[in-house]
Amino acid sequence: MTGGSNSAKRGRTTGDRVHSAAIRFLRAVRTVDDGARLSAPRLSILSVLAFKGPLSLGSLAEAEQVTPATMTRHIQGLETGGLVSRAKTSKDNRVVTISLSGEGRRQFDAARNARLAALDSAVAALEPEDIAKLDAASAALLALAERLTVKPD
Amino acid sequence: MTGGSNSAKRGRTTGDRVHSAAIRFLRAVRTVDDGARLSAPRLSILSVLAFKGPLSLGSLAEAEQVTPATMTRHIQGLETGGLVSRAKTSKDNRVVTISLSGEGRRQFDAARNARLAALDSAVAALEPEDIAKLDAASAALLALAERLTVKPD
DNA sequence: TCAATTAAGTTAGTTTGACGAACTAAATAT
DNA sequence: ATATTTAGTTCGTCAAACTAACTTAATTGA
Repeated sequence: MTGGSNSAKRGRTTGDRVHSAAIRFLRAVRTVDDGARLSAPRLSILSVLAFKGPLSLGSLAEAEQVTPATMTRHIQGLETGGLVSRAKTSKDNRVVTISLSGEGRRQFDAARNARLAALDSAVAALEPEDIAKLDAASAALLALAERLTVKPD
Repeated sequence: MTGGSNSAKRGRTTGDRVHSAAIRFLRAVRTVDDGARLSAPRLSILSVLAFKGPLSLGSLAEAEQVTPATMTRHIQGLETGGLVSRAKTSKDNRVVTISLSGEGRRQFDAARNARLAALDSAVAALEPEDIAKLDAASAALLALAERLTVKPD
């Protein structure tokens, strides 16, 4: 193996392994979500609203890392479906505050519960020590994400 | 909090925590990849070819969980860019075997090395115990993905 | 053997999610 | 009062995915 030529075989550092495991894991989760009639980005928007409460369109866009234009489209679709509502705030008449409707909350809960159920039962099928490992690592994974976004100092 | 109504607040099981951590982590990695002139799906295709060697279009499509039609498009683009080549196998004249070209390997290595470098330096900045936790968990994460895809037995 | 079926890829058309640029309306600053 | 900035919208475009229909090659089976 003298030359080796680094090409594509140099791998398997911790970061690398975690990366590909995360890819496969999320891909698997996505198949679970397929049943929902809500697309992934829209489900995610509802999730933000469900956890943080009503938000301006701009804040939502920021939270989802999307431009305001893109968020406008999604909100239009969600509003048409009756899952969210727009309202002007008294403070500033430019801002549009988006809130989850009752039906939006209902559908979000349904989708979320379905996903959690699948996730939980898959977790439950693991060895206890594997569960412990996952538990221990999730905070570290968040920290790692943090390091990446803050940019190489 | 009496009623609670489960809605959106029921969370934070292990699976749930791992799920959102994985989302944030991959989102962060994506920002690193942004510099590459190769799109994420195409980079991923090159990766499969780099690790598994030449494959038929169909197998590639399966590996990437995409329809053959979609894969055809990507391969056309990559071939135009000189990153992969098509060839007929002797065995079956319907199948088209896709191989990485020298240039394809070069560009893949470059993108991969850039990503690994960012990943590694982010990992290096973590507490040693966090690194150990991530290391320990990556196999478990793969197992979890497996459980999800194989479907609740 | 040779028609029917199945299989591998391709082509065409559509949908979805994202973007940037140009615009409107409201708020702030000079 | 005018100029600038900010929030959201509209429009046009693009990339990536899908489905359906088609071509060519292989297999079956009568």
